[in-house]
Amino acid sequence: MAQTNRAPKYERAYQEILERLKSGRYPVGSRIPTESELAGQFDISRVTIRRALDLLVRNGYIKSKQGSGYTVQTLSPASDTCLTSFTDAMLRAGHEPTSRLLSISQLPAGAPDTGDLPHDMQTMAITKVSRLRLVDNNPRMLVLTYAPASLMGNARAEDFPEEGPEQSILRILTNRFNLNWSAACEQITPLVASADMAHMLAVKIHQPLLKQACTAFDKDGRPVFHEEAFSNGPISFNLSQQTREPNHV
Amino acid sequence: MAQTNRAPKYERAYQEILERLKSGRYPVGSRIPTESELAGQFDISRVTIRRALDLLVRNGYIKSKQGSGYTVQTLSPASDTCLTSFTDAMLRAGHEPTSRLLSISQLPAGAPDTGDLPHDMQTMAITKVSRLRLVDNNPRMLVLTYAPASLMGNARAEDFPEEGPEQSILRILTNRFNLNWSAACEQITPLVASADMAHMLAVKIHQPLLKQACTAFDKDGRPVFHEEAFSNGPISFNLSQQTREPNHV
DNA sequence: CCCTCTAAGTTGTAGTAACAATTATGTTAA
DNA sequence: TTAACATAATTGTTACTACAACTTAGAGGG
Repeated sequence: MAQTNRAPKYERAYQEILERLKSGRYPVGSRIPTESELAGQFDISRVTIRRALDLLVRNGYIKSKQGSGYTVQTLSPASDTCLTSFTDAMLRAGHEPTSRLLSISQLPAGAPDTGDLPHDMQTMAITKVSRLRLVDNNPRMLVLTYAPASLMGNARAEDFPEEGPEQSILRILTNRFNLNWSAACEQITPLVASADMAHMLAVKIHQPLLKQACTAFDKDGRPVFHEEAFSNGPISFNLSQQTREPNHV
Repeated sequence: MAQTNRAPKYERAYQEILERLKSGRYPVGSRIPTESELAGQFDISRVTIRRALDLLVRNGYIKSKQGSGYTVQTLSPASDTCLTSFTDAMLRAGHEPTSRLLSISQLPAGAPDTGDLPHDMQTMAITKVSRLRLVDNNPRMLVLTYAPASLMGNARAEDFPEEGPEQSILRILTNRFNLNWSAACEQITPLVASADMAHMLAVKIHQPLLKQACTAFDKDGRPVFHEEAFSNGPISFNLSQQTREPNHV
């Protein structure tokens, strides 16, 4: 009864059910226990367990059907946004993600090659980190991360492990630099490989690529970091009608 | 007091508040009335008004802050998925979207050029519709729509208006062909313009383009339609931390 | 004038309850 | 055996309440 109480009950229930899904206790295609039963198991009310289940539905893991119950949809809902952990997705799929740190550089405010950054970040000193992401030793993605030097100015090579779950840029930003975000926007642009990029990604020059540019903001609307990922696509999303406007068109 | 009662109260409240946002009654940056006040206005409970507000938060229109209130974020949250109405987005931005119907064709089951379709749809007869979308008379996007012939086999040119809000493919599928979906997945792929495509989109050959492939499913998991949109990017999304897994990395 | 603290106001979490809408199941009758 | 029907089970909607956590504004003292 210690510090587990920090998280709300619905969030703890969410995590616990998610673990049961991933452990195979609730296999894909099967039905999970009813709301009442789960509420009893967690000793919480139906309102609260519904909140946890609603999160799982919105994130694509399960699906509800009135009068019938909840069925398991998938253990790894597709969602290749910048805010999804590339590392976790690859590990889940049975691949071995690794990273290669290319450079860490400090850019003064108004430096020339910050033109793609959001306006708010062009007026501050920026720390830039370049990394190459590999899957099973094949280059897959070139990732450029920009964050205010006030938050990440003391970054060193040791902060960016090249193997294991701690290579995730999201974990690094959260755990080592205490960068927390609450919203983000992402833009996807097509482009063709330059000579540099083609060499790094092991593709032909002029090969069509995708650029995913993502800017994350904290709860007060200040930009926290900006990330650009260049890859040899494709990227996927799951869109659930529930998370969108009611379908009245 | 007629058929408005069909929709749940939280959905009607959502629509009403959304109209107030778009009418300018609640300008961007301002605070909207408190939960209690809105609950009073709509004569519903705080639980229900919170559900409507939660939808607006998740869709990016407003943001909540504990102890403070709700502030208006934007009137047009970025989200260029296939399930977002291109027509509406252009109209909101003050542009004039038009369409040009290129062809309607019937493909028998197992036809050769259905290789990109999801597996379930390759075993059925398919109706294919090709349209060119223009903005202010400039070609912007080539859209190929595939649906089971059992649902759209009787499609004629009159079903696809070239102007006005009814040109929206989502409205056409819903209103004219009664196609309803509850989930979808979307995949974005980079490619370079072929000669045909470059000509239609008025770009240079070998220009990098984006392909958005989207498959929608009904509530029983059957594919309802598949759409491929080729455009000269970029495309944007808003990602809200709330709609994702709790941020524990 | 400025700082501190208190109090009021607002959203967040959690519970109970009741009924509606839909689905699944089992029983009955043809 | 099959079809129709009744019943139970399950999720969906909505209401009420209470308290916690946080923000804002104002009162009061220095």
